[in-house]
Amino acid sequence: MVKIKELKDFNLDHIFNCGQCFRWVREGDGSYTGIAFGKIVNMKTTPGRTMVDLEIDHADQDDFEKIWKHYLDLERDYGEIKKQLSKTDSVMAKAIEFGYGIRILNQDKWETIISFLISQNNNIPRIKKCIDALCENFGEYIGEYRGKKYYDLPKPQRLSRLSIDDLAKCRLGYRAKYIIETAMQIEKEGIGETFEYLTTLCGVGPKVANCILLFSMEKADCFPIDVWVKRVMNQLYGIAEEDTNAMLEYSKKNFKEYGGIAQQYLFYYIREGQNKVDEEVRL
DNA sequence: TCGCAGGTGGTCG
DNA sequence: CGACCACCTGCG
Repeated sequence: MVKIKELKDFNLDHIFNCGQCFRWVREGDGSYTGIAFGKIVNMKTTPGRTMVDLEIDHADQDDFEKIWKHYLDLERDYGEIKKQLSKTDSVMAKAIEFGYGIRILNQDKWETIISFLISQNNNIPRIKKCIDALCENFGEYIGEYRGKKYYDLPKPQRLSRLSIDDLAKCRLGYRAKYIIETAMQIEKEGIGETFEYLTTLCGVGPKVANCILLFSMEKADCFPIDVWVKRVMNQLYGIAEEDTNAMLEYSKKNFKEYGGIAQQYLFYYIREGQNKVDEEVRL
């Protein structure tokens, strides 16, 4: 068990429910159990809005320094980012107030590719089921924690050797083909870290590529545009829903190097908030 | 029963 | 090169 004292701008519900990850489960006590980089842990914080203490169970100080500190993006000063973004407009200020504890996780690249490949034209409960099925059917056994067995996400060289039939039990639908093809390409070429490279992968378009860059390659300026972001940018800023170019320009001009972080505040606000925006905050 | 869900690839004009 | 449109699956 590791304890980290006095974290600011940190809330587990915000972090694990803002749509960036799919493998963390909320427990009855408000803690989260999950797996990343082959380690199973449970995270829990003390109550509080401005400052909390974090407990990571099933981890030691060494794990914290090597894995969790960076995974949770604790080196980054969100206070400063929030201050800067809040100044851009009143809508963003409101979204930040709502999702004050969001942090962009630094996730495993391969896991992020697979996760967002599966996410396309899909809903969150089913995305989670698909990923769990991949792990349980084809992933390496990692260990048992609090009575539950955990399996890692299968590596590219494992998935590349599977057939569509093999993957049928994972209920991936037409995405099964994308996963096999992408696994084969990455086994051969490794993982490139640019938008141009990622969009050469089968099943990876602009939205998924930007999610991969933002959530696993430290590109905080990448601005993934999905239906929710279209919705919120339309409601808040009056940009036409089909005009993704105008949205990208808005982000670049106003949110600058923190476009991706701004996107997360907006996404969480529209998704977890009242699901539509009050007249008063609309610009 | 049918539309829809955190898009993308293929196919037209 | 932009505008459709089909697509696995499960849920309401």
